[in-house]
Amino acid sequence: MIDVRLLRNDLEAVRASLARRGKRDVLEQLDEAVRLDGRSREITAERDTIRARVNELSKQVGALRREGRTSEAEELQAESRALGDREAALSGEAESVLSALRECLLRIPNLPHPDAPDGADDSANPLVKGPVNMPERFADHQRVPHWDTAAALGILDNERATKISGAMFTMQRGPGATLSRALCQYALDMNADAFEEIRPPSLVTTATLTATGQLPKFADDAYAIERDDLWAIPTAEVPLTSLYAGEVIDEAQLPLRFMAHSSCYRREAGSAGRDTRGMLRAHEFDKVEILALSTPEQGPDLLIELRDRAERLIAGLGLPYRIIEICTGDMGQSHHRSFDLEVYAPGCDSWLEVSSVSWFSDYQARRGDIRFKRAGQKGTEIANTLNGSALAVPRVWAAICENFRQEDGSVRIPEVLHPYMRGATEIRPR
RNA sequence: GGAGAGGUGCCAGAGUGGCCGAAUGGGGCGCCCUGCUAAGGCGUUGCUCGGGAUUAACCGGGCCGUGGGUUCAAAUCCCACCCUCUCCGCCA
Repeated sequence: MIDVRLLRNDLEAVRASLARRGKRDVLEQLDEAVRLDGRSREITAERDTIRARVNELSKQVGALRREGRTSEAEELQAESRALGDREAALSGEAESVLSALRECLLRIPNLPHPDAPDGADDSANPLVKGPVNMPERFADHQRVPHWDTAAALGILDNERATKISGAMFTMQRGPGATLSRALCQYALDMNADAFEEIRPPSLVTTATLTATGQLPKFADDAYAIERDDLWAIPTAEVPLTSLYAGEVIDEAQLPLRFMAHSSCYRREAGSAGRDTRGMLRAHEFDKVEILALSTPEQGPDLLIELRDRAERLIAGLGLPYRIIEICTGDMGQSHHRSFDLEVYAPGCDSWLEVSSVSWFSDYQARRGDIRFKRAGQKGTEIANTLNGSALAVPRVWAAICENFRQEDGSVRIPEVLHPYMRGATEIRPR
């Protein structure tokens, strides 16, 4: 959520910044927000004047009654009572204008960082680094889609996953299941030097899902457990961001760093029928997320740190990858500045997004009311949030199956995963 | 799920209709005392919204789990919900 005061004080700057996202309806929402904010201040000003008078009268009534001057008190009571109707009307209006304003603000996206590249869509995302680890050419035995390799090795059983849960669910078996878990362990262990491991709940409240930006605008993308008014998390970002929701953190404690492995649940409502084979897209998948709560000043360095950490994991696996920066037209609603890590999968012949690292400035923190207090200063400030997928399991799993497929159809397991594979160094047909 | 108790400031804890944004104690901060430390003395100590010239003094609104209600007036009375604790039931 952007700061209303920014709208009051520097509307043109906000307008110019949001225009870079290239979405027309956003600018209309801005105007609406400004209008509602002005209206709300008019109403509350009048209401507060009335309340002040009522408070004053009440004090006088109390004093008069104590002195036994009942009839004088009753006169004042009558005056106060007469103000009540107007107060109630204004209060009601203030409430509805305020909630309309909030609803409007929640749908206005974050301002892009000045350095975020301009562009209309993903075709304009500039390459930041790479390709790294890219061979001159791929061998024919690497040009096999992972679903074929995995089927031959018996490590992926999507047919039965579909029987159990429906389309777009996946299931790994045997060494395939172990490989998924190994990737999680690897990602967690590699970041344990600086990040506190959290095992968060998978179901969260509406408020929690609103803080990170999924609600209200993207409700269709999330699984709702309506009977209990809960939502399945689409990423561990959601519970981790809200760990300190409604709290005030001492500046000295920042940045706070958390990491979590979780299952992620996504309805993939907009992409039905796409990437239906293999492990590229599923309603449920595992991911290790790294996240930081910080001051605004710490944001830029942390963004790079998170990106470096995500890169280190992929590089450590020996997969070919590249890093791109997300342009203004392709950025997510909550993003201030954002990078993607993509891994090349020779079997699918495509670049797979395996990590997205983003800085949200104070956009999420304002929604979640996450504040911090600077030492020696009065008042509080809204914190900043940043997060990144350390490792999204299924696509990395797929890329391993394709890049490390050997001539005989077996799959070589990257050395860094050996400790987590019960000694296995490759996956062979059973 | 059932029965009971409870949710007040940084913490503990008082407060059952007005003089309560809130006693008292602890903690924190500042000053005094002191060779240093301890003890002691005095003072101070919330968040938020709006106005004020957008960052001051100051003025006003709101905040005692959350949301409603009663009243001239609510921490205090009423209703609903949430959470915590104890016991019972159920359960991995």
